[in-house]
Amino acid sequence: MVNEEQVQNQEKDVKQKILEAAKKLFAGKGFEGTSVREICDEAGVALALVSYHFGGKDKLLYALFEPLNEHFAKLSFNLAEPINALEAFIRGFVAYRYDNEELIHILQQEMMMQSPRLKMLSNAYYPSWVHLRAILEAGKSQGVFQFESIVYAVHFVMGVVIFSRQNPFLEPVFGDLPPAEDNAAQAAEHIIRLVLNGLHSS
Amino acid sequence: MVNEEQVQNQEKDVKQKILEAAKKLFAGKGFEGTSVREICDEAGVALALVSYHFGGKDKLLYALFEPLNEHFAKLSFNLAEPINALEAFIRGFVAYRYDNEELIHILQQEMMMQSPRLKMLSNAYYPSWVHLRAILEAGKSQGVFQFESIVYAVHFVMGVVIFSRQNPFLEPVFGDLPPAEDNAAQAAEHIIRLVLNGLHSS
DNA sequence: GTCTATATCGGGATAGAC
DNA sequence: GTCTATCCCGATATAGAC
Repeated sequence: MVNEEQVQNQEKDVKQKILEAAKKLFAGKGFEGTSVREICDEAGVALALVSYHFGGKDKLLYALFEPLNEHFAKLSFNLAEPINALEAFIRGFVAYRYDNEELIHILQQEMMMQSPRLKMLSNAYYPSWVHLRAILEAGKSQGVFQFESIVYAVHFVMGVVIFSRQNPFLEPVFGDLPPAEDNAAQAAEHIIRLVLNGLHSS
Repeated sequence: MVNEEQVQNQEKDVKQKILEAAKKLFAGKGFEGTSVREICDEAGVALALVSYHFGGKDKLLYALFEPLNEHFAKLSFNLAEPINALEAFIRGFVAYRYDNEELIHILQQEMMMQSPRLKMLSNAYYPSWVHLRAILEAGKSQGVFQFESIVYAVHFVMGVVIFSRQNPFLEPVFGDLPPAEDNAAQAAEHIIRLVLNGLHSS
């Protein structure tokens, strides 16, 4: 007798295999550059199963981002201590980025393309920038951060943390260097120093 | 009698119309998200003319980037004065970005997507990052810049200048602010200050 | 739930008239 | 040089067998 749990596990395995294949391929070639056929081949399942389990290619993408949405919804920072808050923000972002490399990359692609799917993904990035703005404004009003324009300041920090990981297209620029170790904690400390200096709060 | 110049002008107009339509649409929806049909509709010409004049959709993209390649090939900086060089680099990049918003945006999309066309576009971005690295290393060896890792330092400056223009996906974050003026010179000065502070060279 | 086979659409490129 | 009509391919989604 096949019990219900086994059936659910099987289903979960197939859905999971599709999700993982999609994550890998979307990150490598973009949402539009990846076909459902490729995803199913990579996952080793039949073409029809994306529509069956997720309801289509778009909804597969949204399913991929559900855990990320939950993560960002839980964030909070203590605005009474803006320097600590900013450090925590950067450490958290960089660590999450290193742990979820592919998802963050897909998100950035979708932002860059101003994709029609972006509205459905807004929970995955919107809260971060709202928090960042609040931290920077709190720091300015308390005199620990110095900048003239909140808009430029947010862009400044955002640009730095978004490029907090080595980008493949810069590889030729550093081809002569020995491959450096590359871990989240180290990257975060470098970035924190550069950003805090930038905001004049060292 | 139709002289040769008239014929050439007509041809140039059609090619120009296609180039402008393609630039607009690629920037708005990405290379893969834009169809040749849309480009020709926008340009008001027949579908076949993209293949006829440019040899295909890919080559149309490459044609779009020729002037940009020429611009970046001409850059040079005086490494004897790293602070001036870095300021000139940032001013030049930001100004060019404001003047060529769409092309730079398309380039960033292609970089993000790691598109198969990126190799053909490398002349459009590779020289910038090589220059930046040289400026930063010169400044470090002369003691005017302070950073631990050249890789992180290049990423730092690159991230900041790439996000040197207001990104549409941040609009909801600043929806409450009055629309700020947004010009290249002002943006460059803000960024220069943040970056030089970050590198401890104020 | 999973598969194969297929329907349907939209893509880029091109043939051939003008 | 420019146009229309068409070819051919590859995409997503689905029908229907198992």
